[in-house]
Amino acid sequence: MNKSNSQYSNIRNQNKNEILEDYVEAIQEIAEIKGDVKNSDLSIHFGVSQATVNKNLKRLINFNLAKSEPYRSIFLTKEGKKLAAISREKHEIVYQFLLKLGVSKKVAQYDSEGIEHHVSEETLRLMKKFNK
Amino acid sequence: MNKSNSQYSNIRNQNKNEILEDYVEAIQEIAEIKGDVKNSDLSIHFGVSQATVNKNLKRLINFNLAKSEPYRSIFLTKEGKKLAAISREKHEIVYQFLLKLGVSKKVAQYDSEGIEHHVSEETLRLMKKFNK
DNA sequence: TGTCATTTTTAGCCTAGGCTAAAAATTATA
DNA sequence: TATAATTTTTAGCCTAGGCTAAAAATGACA
Ligand SMILES: [Mn+2]
Ligand SMILES: [Mn+2]
Ligand SMILES: [Mn+2]
Ligand SMILES: [Mn+2]
Repeated sequence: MNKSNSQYSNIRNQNKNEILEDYVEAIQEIAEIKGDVKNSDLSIHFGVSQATVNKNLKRLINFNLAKSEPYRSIFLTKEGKKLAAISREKHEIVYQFLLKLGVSKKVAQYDSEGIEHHVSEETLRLMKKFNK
Repeated sequence: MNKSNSQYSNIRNQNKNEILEDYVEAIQEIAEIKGDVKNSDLSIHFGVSQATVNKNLKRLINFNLAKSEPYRSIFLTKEGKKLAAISREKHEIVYQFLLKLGVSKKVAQYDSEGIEHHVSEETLRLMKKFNK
């Protein structure tokens, strides 16, 4: 995949994983709340067109994170569920950390949505520790 | 739609600003160290091809952040210098914050490179306070 | 000064993530 | 059960950020 040893290339790569993580997290959440997940749910959730959701979904399916028969509901694969759990956990740790730091709920929600994709295991562990 | 109020669209937008911030920061740094800045310096710095640097530079010029006559050195505009200063300051606060948290130097360097683009003013202020 | 090496630019290709408009399929309802 | 409304998919477009290969300009130096 990424053969460059520059840290910058890795950051740009994180930006590509970002959308995958956000999607599996959203699919899991919506599945829990509404039972099933449709294209239109994701379109509303992310504030993008249904055509865009459809295209991104194809990427998720390609990465074996989700599956969906044409015109039917969307499901996570085992792999997708695993990534969803990891992403949610990570998101939650960062969110709680920001609150602990003193950041307002609204801003913590906003910032954690971006920061979550850029914290390494080491940083995450220290945030978790700080939260206790 | 296009003027979506979804936080996700804003995060994707932050990813687009990211490259602008990293470029002006790098141009400023290299200018201070070596006196002038060439395409090849940035190519090495970011680990991308010179063609890619050239293209990104066009975007910077378009945004009135940098200027450069063909085949000559690269300079920041007043606006570019301003963004460079802000970016560097932000980067430094996040970096020092991670160190203070207990993150190793290497990982702090790496994580701050990504996180810097996703911290709001409020969070930044609290990190700064934590650093003291 | 003329030639060669290096650097920069251009051209053309790719993937990802957006959009709109229209076609196709599904779902609701008269 | 037809028909209408809704949803999903497809097609085609755009920008951004990558790449390689080749052309053009600059710089070194014999
Ligand atoms: Mn998340
Ligand atoms: Mn996110
Ligand atoms: Mn930076
Ligand atoms: Mn950065």
